[in-house]
Amino acid sequence: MMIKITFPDGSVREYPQGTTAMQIAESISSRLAQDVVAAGVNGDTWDLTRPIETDASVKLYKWEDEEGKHAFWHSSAHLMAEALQELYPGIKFGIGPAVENGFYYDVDPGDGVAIKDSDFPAIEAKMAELVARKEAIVRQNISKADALKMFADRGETYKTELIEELADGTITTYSQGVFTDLCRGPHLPDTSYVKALKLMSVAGAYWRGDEKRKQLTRIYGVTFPKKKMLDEYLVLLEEAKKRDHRKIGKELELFTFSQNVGQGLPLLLPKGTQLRLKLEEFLKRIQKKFGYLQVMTPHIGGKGLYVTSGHYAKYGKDSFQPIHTPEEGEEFLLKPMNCPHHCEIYKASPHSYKDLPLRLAEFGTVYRYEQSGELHGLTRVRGFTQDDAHIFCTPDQVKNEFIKVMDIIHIIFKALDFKDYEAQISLRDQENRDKYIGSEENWEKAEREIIEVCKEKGINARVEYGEAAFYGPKLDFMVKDALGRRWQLGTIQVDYNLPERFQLEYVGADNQKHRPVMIHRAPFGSMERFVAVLIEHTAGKFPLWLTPDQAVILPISEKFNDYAHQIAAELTNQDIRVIVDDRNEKVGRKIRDNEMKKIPYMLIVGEKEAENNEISVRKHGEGDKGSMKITTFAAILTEEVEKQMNDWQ
RNA sequence: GCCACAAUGGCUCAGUUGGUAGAGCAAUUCAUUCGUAAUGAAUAGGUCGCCGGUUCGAGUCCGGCUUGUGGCUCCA
Repeated sequence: MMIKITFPDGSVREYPQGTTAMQIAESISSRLAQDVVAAGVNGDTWDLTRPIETDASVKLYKWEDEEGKHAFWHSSAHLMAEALQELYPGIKFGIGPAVENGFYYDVDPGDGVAIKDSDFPAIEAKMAELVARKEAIVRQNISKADALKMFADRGETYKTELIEELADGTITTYSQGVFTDLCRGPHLPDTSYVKALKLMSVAGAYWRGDEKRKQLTRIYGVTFPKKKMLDEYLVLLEEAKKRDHRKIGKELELFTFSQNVGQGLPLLLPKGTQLRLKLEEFLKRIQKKFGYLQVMTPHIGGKGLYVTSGHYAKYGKDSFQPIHTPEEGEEFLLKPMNCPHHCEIYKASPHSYKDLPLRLAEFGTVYRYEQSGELHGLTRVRGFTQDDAHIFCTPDQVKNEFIKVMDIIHIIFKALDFKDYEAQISLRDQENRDKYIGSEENWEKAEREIIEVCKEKGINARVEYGEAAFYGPKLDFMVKDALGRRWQLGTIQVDYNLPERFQLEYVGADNQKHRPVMIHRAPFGSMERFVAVLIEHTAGKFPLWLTPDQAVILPISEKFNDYAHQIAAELTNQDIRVIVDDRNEKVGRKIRDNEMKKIPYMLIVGEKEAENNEISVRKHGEGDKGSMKITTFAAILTEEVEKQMNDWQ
């Protein structure tokens, strides 16, 4: 019997029933058959070797396709598991999926046995050996009872726990050599597809992500169908490391940490401060236009303030402990957020609906006792400054205010050339609604409005249920760092809870008292994290913009003095401090004069430059940047970024 | 907090089976003024993260702590 196979281009061909995707690929071309690693069958990803019994639409996946990579890495995880099983008898397996850049397997090597990165070469060698054996990877359906028995016999307690949760009749295993794993698939036809492999790191990972359960050993690895791809990948990683804000921050003298000051408490150096102040000024300018009022509040607040806000009950024990005074029973907390202080400002005077929205902004430094293992450069710290603001408005104004905040975030991301951000709408858990505060009506309205606003603004936001704050839904903006880790930057949160707790009021047009709604928002998120991500995003793009300073122009002979002064005037107009050194003694090594060394930019002006309206740029310690147009140089020196900031309107 | 790894002058690193610390760059001084980072000469700079142990002797071996790195968990 023949079956009809429909291809992505719409063409249909007939094949005998039971044909595999591999056979289909071979029927098209032997080259394709070589490249293909998995197949899409009616929307599911299948093994190439799995027989197709009915009419189907088929798509052949190569390594380049997401689905192809996924199957490739998933099989690689099995390959590693097989190697581990041979090297560590009695090892138990957790789960071993493909991830964004490779795969991992969570294993329990047994008590007293540790797998270290120094063991990697041996594991890699074993994997290579298994690859050379070209072991077929075989899929098998198995009943729940048989599966339970099979894995229980082997002492695979983690696997049996997983099987317990599966429905009978849907369980499959995959085997290669003497290794059999519980697995949904799909997989490569055999182990020989893996041409390059490397184990990356070892880490502890809690079984099922639960801190209270046993910590397994997670081994990360990556594999490729070509040796060259691995080399390229490793080069890419090296390149990414060069953009790491911690490295650049040190090199450019932007920030530092001190053991004496404490973990996660960054010290901004003069240049880093300059950078941060520029960002702050930029945002302040925008906020002024958008009707924000700047406020300032202290770094500590009475314990009662946080009892009122509800934060004390939730985070009190796990945070910096209260500050005591000579006064018996008096306690202050380092502020973990600015909202309560702003609520108190709101309460300081009565409000009419005519006063709203009231937008209070503050670059507020907060302190949070993050777990030590979680600290990371400037992106996760224990003391940081939020570009915070709280908008107090009537329920009717929420949507409009929300849009305006999105506009601000849009302006910032555009000015700073952040294109690769992801937006996430965080809503309530669909089932469990008890953990949220506020009326059903308000929640529904707020959630609907966030979704609407995103649609109107053309923002392609991912919706996550259960990720909302307990007081309201939110919209977050995430950006990836040099190594692809996601960090949350901007956030907008709608809050019906704090106005309640602080009993905030305004008098409405009906002369009755009403509860305002609060919008928490921070376009940068935190200044520290933003600076970090900004550094990684602009590194290589605007190589010099982080350290704008002085420049000295050196005309190589008297002939070019006028031209040098002309450039100087041009650059000075752009707020660059420029010195012309037209002593016209021979240039060159003169730069190494102590005095000159302090000036980071040397612009050399001679015949070539005068002709082309150019300058040759050299930055001390970085060498020749080649000749470039004056305007280009000016853009670099004044910061391309800052220029764009000025153009935001 | 948990798992693994690491910590040597300002920076990047070397330091052989434990025998008393080394380079390059940066800094300082002098010379040099040559059209391109980084010219020559000289000087200075380290209780080898901290505490303890083993040893005749510890940067090196062992234990604890601190800090950092890759993950996990967390993330107001």
